[in-house]
Amino acid sequence: MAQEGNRKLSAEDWAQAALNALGEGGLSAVAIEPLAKRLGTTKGSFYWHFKDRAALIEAALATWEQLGTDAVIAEVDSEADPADRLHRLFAHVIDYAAHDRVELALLASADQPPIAAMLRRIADRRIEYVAGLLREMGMPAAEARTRAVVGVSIYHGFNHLARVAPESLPGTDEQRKTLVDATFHTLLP
Amino acid sequence: MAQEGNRKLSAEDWAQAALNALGEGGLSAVAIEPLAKRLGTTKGSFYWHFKDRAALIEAALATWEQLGTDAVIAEVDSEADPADRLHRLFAHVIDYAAHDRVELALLASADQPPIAAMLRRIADRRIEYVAGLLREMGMPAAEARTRAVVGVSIYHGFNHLARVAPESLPGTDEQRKTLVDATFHTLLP
DNA sequence: ACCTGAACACCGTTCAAGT
DNA sequence: ACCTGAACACCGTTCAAGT
Repeated sequence: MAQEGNRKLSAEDWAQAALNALGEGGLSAVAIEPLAKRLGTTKGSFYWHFKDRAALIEAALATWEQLGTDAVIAEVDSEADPADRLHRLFAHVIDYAAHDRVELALLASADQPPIAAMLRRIADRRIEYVAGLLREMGMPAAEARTRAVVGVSIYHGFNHLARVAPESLPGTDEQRKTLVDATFHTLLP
Repeated sequence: MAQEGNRKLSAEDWAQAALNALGEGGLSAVAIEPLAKRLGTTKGSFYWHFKDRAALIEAALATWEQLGTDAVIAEVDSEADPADRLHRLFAHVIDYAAHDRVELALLASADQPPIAAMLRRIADRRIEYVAGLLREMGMPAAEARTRAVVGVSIYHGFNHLARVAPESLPGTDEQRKTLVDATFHTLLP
């Protein structure tokens, strides 16, 4: 049905299908039997490619982590001035927080150990990135870190609100700009 | 084992056991068969008290929502000056964000519909409460709302970081005071 | 090398039968 | 009114057997 032809399936095919299911229905939708049906194969065959369901989830996460997170930092880093980078980061984040269904699903599944481990790496990297920008702007390291934690918390909080109370986030471009500016100034001395 | 005597079980007993399991092992630990074993009964008997597992979760959430959230707002509301209330709210929230295992588990399960519904009620209430304080302090309603959204986002973000990257949050009282003050000033003009 | 099909374990749900 | 015990469905996992 989903898989035309009957070429052999690769681990990558399974990981991609898992990522789609994750975005659509959350972690619980990453179920081997339904995925096998969608891929037109049997669940027995799954165990040739992966040790177990946890390994499938890890593979899907690795794909997503590389594609998603790296891309954002690369885009933002193309800006020269650190203040501009910080502002651009928040604009990007507030625009997209509500739209990355995979990240929303992951935040909602933060109690699964492999997901917790990855979210932790991402959180650390984001905090360190924002703190670095603030240091470049001349802020002492300790203060930069505290403020970076606040900044990253705002991001995660927006993500959370986008999921549980989306109407509380600004709908118009105008309102969104206000929020971006307010958030930006929040982090400066 | 857990249940001495062999008094009859009430729905309340099941809800309380579910809440404990939720705090200890997350939503997936709220499983009827293991709970039945812990309560010294059979899973068949569970269905006398509840329609299904979702109803059990809802009952556990209702218990927690009333005990937890109402208590915080009541405590904070005992302060007279709105600025003091806001400051106290953040102090409370930053101290306890890392310690409420049920709330952490719920945030991690925000993709389940009944949990999403409750988290949404709580988020709305928190935003409205903070916005109200800011209005009392003389802030125009629209700005108060935007800032309240940022404030509540910071709270949810702290909660998230407390779960996935706890060492990023301040460990000493001194650092925590800095964070409380920084957060507090963030919300003021 | 890769897949199938049957088997088993675990948990949610139903239900007839017990007290 | 409340509980038991057996039954069934669904999904994860294993494995012998196929190509």
